[in-house]
Amino acid sequence: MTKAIDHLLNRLEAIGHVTDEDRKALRNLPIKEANLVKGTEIVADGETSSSCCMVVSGYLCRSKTLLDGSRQIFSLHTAGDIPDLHSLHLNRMDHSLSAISDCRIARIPHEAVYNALDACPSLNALLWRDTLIDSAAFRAWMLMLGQAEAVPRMAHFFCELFTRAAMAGLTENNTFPLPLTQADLGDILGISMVHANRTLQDLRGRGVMDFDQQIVSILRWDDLRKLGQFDPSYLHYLDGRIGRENPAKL
Amino acid sequence: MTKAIDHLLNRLEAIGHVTDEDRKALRNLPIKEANLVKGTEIVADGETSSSCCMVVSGYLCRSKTLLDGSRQIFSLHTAGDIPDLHSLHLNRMDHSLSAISDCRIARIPHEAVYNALDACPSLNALLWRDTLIDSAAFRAWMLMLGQAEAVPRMAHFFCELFTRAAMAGLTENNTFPLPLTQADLGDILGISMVHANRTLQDLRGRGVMDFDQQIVSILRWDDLRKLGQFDPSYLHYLDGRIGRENPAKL
DNA sequence: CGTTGCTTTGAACTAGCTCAAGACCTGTGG
DNA sequence: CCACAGGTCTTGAGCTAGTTCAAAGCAACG
Repeated sequence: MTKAIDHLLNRLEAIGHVTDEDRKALRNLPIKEANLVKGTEIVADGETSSSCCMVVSGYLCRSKTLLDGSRQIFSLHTAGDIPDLHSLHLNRMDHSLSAISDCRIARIPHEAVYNALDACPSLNALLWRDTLIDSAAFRAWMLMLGQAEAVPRMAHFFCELFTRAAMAGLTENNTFPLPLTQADLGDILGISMVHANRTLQDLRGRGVMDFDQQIVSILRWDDLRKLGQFDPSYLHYLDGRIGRENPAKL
Repeated sequence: MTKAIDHLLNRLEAIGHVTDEDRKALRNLPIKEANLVKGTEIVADGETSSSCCMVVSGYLCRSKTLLDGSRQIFSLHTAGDIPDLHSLHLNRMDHSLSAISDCRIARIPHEAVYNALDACPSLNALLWRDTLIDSAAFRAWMLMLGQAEAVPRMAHFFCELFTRAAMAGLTENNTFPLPLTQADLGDILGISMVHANRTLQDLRGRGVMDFDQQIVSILRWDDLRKLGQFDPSYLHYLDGRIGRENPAKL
């Protein structure tokens, strides 16, 4: 009945078929909510955790830092995401999970999830699918990191984020809040902060989007999409919602 | 009883606990083997497939190509790998799977896998875990793509490959066969072919490794590992085999 | 023994980096 | 209400890692 689980159900309904049994199993999960301030590390690289963490509001990120201090952010997570679902089957974290903005999360003990999965094979398949979509997003991102220059890379990033924010019901008038600094943006894109700034100015100059005061505005979706060669099909949203045949209408 | 399934069992035993029931379920899978020549595309980007593909010998790769023709290779796969296991739960491929060398593969119909998974929850968890390790390798790779320069990036790549080849029993005297061109290497590392060549010369010059005539030779493992900041723990091999506490002994 | 595919080299060019300073903004304490 | 401090954004300028283009060397193969 908690609002928190509704976010998750929303998202799962967008990526697959949710049975009544699944719904029931999820609603019965014992969760414990908490507020976190920006910068809090939830699970550290190398650690073992005994619960999963679901986002209720705000943004979490997964990242890893090299010895020289350079950090790569792998993914951002909004309402309904469970960024460390993989910890169910991989004991040791190979990266860290932290709050990139003030946010509210819900903790679900592994034990409870195991029980739900055992009792409900369709939920098992659905959550497996969820982790596979996560993996697909990594591939899309690797393609941009390895092969695209800063401008298309950034364009692609905002396309993905907008699509996912829209799915989570966080957009309004082609606009959504994004509590990131340009330094964070650089760590996502694999470029320096200075270059992130210049790349952003380039996108602004083209009139395709803006990002100011923590607000992203999509101004010309089709052009932005073309620029970033963004094809949302890797997010595997069901037809009828945002998908390849039906890209986010503006 | 087929040799093909043994490769898979080998690998699964290295990443988790395999029960007798799992073993039985796997051995009962109907498989159809085939030989492929280098370059054959097994599943195309955007396609839907109704079977999984297991590597028996040789190398497969997963990759995606941008409009301008630039290609990013996401991963390489050897004996025992099932690179498209995700197709069980994601119908449409978001990248393509192809033979990067002459190789032998075994096809397993989805239907048969579904049945095995339904009948055997522990196998289900084990294969889920396998796809999660796949995902962990992507993260490790994204870190290098986004934050490391060509030399450490290449060092890291050869470290991962050597570790996995060792696990699959393909190494001999710190040496293993790798049927790649330098152009392929560039597509993996996200650098041009010319730069791949120069980076390789750099590694050779440092005396840490060599790659010539399709043979990789690891000359100074510890230095190579340090250079690439390689920590094999993301591959999640069980203790007692190659792992963080027990890195590939040379 | 010529063709084909792979590797190697040189040389000019460029995307993105680093360093450093200034502008701007917001919250805090006097 | 002002001053100051700390974080963020913006700009300039010189530098470097990696790119592209083009040609030459090399090996295998029919």
